[in-house]
This record gives sequence, C-alpha cells and structure tokens, in this order.
Amino acid sequence: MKLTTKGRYAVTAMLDLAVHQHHDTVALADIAARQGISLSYLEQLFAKLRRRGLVASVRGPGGGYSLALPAAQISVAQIVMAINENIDATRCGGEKNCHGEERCLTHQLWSELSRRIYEFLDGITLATLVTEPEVQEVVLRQAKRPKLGVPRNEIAHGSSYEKADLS
Amino acid sequence: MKLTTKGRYAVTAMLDLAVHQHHDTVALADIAARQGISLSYLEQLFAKLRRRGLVASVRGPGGGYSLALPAAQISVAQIVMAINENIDATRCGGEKNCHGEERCLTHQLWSELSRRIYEFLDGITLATLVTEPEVQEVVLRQAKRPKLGVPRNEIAHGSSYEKADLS
DNA sequence: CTAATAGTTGACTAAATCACTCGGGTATGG
DNA sequence: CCATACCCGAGTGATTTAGTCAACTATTAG
Repeated sequence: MKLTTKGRYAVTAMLDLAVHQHHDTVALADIAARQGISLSYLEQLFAKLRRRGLVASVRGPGGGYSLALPAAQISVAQIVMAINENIDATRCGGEKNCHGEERCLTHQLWSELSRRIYEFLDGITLATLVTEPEVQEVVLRQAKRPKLGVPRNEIAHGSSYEKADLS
Repeated sequence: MKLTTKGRYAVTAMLDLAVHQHHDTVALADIAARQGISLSYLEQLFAKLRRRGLVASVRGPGGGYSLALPAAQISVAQIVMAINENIDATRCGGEKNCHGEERCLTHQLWSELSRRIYEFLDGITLATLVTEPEVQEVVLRQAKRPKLGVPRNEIAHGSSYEKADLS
C-alpha cells in the first residue's frame, strides 16, 4: 500500500460524496469547488474508483457520481488501494533486495508496520468518518460558504510532498 | 515522517552495527558486504546518522563506526527521522492545501495515522530487534557466508519503490 | 616517512514518480 | 442540438530516489 496526497485527495473526495449522499448524484465540479481540488485531477481519481467498483456514475446533465456501496462498507484502505494500484509484487518477502534471496534483517519490522497501518485504515469506513464531530464541523463550515468561485487554475497547490508506502 | 527504502537501509545498517557491537568499531565496507548495500550510499546515510549523534566514528585503519548510545536508547523512529530530515512543516495543520485555511475534511484521520505509526516505530529499539528470533536467524545465516565477494557494481538493486510518509 | 586504510564531503546523474494540465471525446436531458 | 457532465489518453515540470564518482583528510602499521 502506498500513501500519497493522491490517496488523501481521493479519501477527501469520497468523504464529500458520502456527506452529500442525499442528492441522487454529486457532480465532480461541486466536489472540486468544495474541497479545492482540480477538476481534471478528480476525474482521473474517480476513473480509478469507478473501475474498482467503489463509485457509480451517471452521464449527461444532472449526472454525477454516487457511492456504489453503503458508506459503511467502504473503508479508507479500499480507497487508497484503488488509487495507488499496487500490483507491485516486488516486495521484501522473497525478493533479491532482501539480500541473500531470503528475508533481510528488518523484513519482519516493515511487514508488521504495514499490517498495522492496513488494519488501522481498513477499520475506518466512510460511515465512521461522517459521524466524526471534527468532520461535521468542517462540513458545516463549507456549507456556509457554498461556492467559492475558484478560477480553474488556482486550485490545489499541494505544497507538502509526502508519501507513505508499505508494501 | 517519511518512510522510504533509504530509511529502511539505514535501519538495517544500524541493526547490523548493533549486532556486531562486540568489535570496537565496524567498518562500513563490512556492513555493505553483509547487507548488500552500496558502500558510497552507506557513507551518505552514516554522515546523517553521525550528525544526529546516533553513531560515532573512528578514522584510519582499524577504524569504523559504533553506536553512540546504548542500543536500547535508539528507536527505529529516531533512525528514520535522522535520514529523512523532515523539517517539513508544510503540513495539513494550518496550511492552505487543507482548503479553507483550516483543517480539511480528513485532517484528523491522517494525523491520527501518523501518530500511530510514530508510536509503533518509536516503541521499537535496536535492542528490541537484536533479541528478535527472526533477526537472529538472519544474522546466523549471514555469518555462515562471511564474505560474499560482491563486485562493487552489482549491489543494491532495490527493485521496489515504495514510500511512506506521514507528517 | 609512507603506504594503506577508512571516514568525509560535495557534486552529479538516470530513472521514476507526483501532481497535475490539456484537449478532445461520448452520453444525455431539456 | 446544445449545454452539461462524465470519459480518456497523452504530456509536462518539478521533485525525489537511489545511487555513483572523485577528491579529500585523519590515522596507523611497518
């Protein structure tokens, strides 16, 4: 599993979708405006989410996206993995970078860490997040300023550049 | 905090150092041979570890590195942070990428994750690792094949490319 | 003294990845 | 038929990774 701002954007967008579920569908443009993410970038992310069956789409005017599953059945781990398609088998467990064709000294450490992170992220669903008071507070704040007219260019300057992976 | 193969190499090398503590010093060339890491690369890593006061060095023939602290006082988190000098304050907590100059929807989630990972890695010291049966097994295997003559070129092809960050 | 050892430093590099943008599609409701 | 919204692929600049190379400096054995 990998953790980049890409994955974080995806989770944020999915949470926005979950929050606005009461509409039939939510347009990406709305999510883009509310969360300050570039529209074209969102399109990229949602293409992957759709391929993984996490969201469903309706085309044409009035169309948009909706969750393909109940919010309680979509975990953060699922979203992150959908985005960072890690068919990335080149892993310490049986590979050469582990030195002598076997486990390296710290193999166990990293795999245990990976397990913990996965467990944490898999234990949190969109439903969990929606009920979080901290989240609701932000939702409320965003509702008061319904449409900040963000020019198509000046959005989403992710200044921080941080990653997190774990096989 | 960031987690890359760089940090992993550092932890592996430090663990090797801890395992061979009975010698006064351990030469980087020995670590390089045992762990299959390029010598020049190790030099880079140990320069940082030294600046952070985690290792001490002795120059000249017979010289090498040793732990600057008891193994029980060096945690994995310290090593990783020494390598990925993250004076990297550009974080969600008070930055613009969090959208409306305040917390973004998922701020809490990521900071909680970061906390957990840090706690996990800070709870494990070199002393912990040395006593790990899995580690001892690998050490034993490496001891049986004391010097595999690795030509200076064909070392350290880290095929996997994975990162892990968490502010 | 001098050669060999071993750490110290800095500049450099190829390849990969990230975080996007751009431009054009295609379905669909009014 | 046209505006809306999803769909898709290619391209790009900046950054990072995972190193390499070359030239030091300190120390010790002989």
